[in-house]
Amino acid sequence: MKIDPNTLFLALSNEIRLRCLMLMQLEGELCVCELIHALGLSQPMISRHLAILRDSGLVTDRRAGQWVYYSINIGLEQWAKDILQTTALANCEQKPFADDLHTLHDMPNRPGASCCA
Amino acid sequence: MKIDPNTLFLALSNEIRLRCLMLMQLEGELCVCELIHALGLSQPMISRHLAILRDSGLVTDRRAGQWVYYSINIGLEQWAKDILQTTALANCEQKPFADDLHTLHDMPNRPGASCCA
DNA sequence: ACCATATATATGTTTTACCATATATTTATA
DNA sequence: TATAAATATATGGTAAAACATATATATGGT
Repeated sequence: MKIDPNTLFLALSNEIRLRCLMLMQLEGELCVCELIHALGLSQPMISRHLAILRDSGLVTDRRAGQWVYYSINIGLEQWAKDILQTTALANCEQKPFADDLHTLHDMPNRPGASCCA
Repeated sequence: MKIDPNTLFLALSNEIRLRCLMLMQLEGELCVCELIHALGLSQPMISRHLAILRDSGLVTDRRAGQWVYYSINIGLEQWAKDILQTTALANCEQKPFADDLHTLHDMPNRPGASCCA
């Protein structure tokens, strides 16, 4: 999956898209409702930005029943994957990424999660 | 030099700024006139984008006589340096970066260069 | 005065956010 | 099993904001 630097950085240049990507990088695939909860933003807004990420080849989506799961495109060129990983590791304890992770983990009734402790 | 991911990726999201940065990453410090020549763009346009890169902390400038030299900020956080290096190595043989390098090397009377072959 | 560089202003273009609405899937009920 | 309602997600239209470019002008060094 060839991606040119401009496309990549344009996708990363929006805070909402970056927060979504960082969560996927750190947590693996996430459904739209989890991203809505973690970021605390409106559904159309999240959906819009996910569509931009999908159209630029950075993420792929998978429908499972009523839910749609998004994850980092496994076919991305290695240098692009490296950039996502480097960014995630260096910033996951900073705002707003740390807060997003925390809010995600506190989400009740996450789809796909086991029902009992 | 602390830089947040959003500031970094916003700076990288413009093709002109990215081309300037890639040249600096690969060649070390360059003066404004060299960047103008390599990219083939107007002086005010280059100057304006360099100002954006300077204001966001990615590059530093140094005046030497009539010329002003720009280079990657040596005090950048390591993860940001890594991203620049990764991007440069993975894309320096692609357009438009390869052409820019070539045009730069073909520039006559580069300031600071030795006068004879 | 001349050269290299920087900045200001005006204008055109792109991005973004918001609201409403549409589609798809599941659940509930007759 | 047909129908209706609820949930999850996507998209269209539009107005505001951010960004990029071009031209003109200013600054700073020789």
